[in-house]
Amino acid sequence: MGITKTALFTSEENELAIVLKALGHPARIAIMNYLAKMNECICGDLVNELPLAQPTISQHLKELKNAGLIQGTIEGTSICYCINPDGFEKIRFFFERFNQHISLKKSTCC
Amino acid sequence: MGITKTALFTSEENELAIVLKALGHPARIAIMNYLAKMNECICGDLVNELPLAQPTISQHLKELKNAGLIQGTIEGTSICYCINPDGFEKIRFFFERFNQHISLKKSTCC
DNA sequence: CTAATTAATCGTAATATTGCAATATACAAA
DNA sequence: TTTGTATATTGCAATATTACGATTAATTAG
Repeated sequence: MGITKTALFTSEENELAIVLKALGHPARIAIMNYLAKMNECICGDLVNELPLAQPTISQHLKELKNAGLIQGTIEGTSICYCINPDGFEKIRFFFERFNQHISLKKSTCC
Repeated sequence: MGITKTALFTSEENELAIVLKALGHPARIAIMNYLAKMNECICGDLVNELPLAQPTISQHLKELKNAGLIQGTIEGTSICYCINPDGFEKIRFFFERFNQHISLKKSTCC
């Protein structure tokens, strides 16, 4: 198929998956890393930085934005992108749960 | 295309993307949550728990295993799965960076 | 050995993703 | 208005993912 049966899972599971899926691509990881380093940037910066064409980068930015990981503000002809904390808020508890789980019982199972 | 140009990114970006991509599906989130709660389980448990067929769940388990997020140990006819800390170790620094970034400057950009 | 149990693999259909050229849109400057 | 700059959108080809029925492999029970 190729279709994910979102209706069969909880909204929490689905929302979490959307954010993590958005981060599940090296180009989008690179964009997030660049944003963390530079604090803000425009699409053109990333076109110079990454080995991908402008439409491809624009598409990746769109996905990160849809997932709530970045936000864009129009500034004249360009759009200033920066990190949106909302996306990270959604995954914080998820990872805290596992970090706790891992630190509590260091022994692996079975 | 549909092909990700992994050769164009750093191995850190690629490895991170593999782990996060593995988590980018509601069924695999559900599996991880179940494992966090139950500590360990076999494939059959998940077949009873999730609204997906056995081959589908087996496939999702394989992906989580390949990403280093779970590990399986043969126990008679069944396989005992549990959380593998390795996968989480790979993404820890990534999220720490952003949590720091977010807490430092609460103001959004631009 | 045979049957039952458990899980992986194969094959395949439906759908999604990736990447980019071409184009469109929006704004600013001359 | 025209030209340039910056980014988004469209359309498409190549590839990947999702899901599952059918089958296989491996182990255990009788």
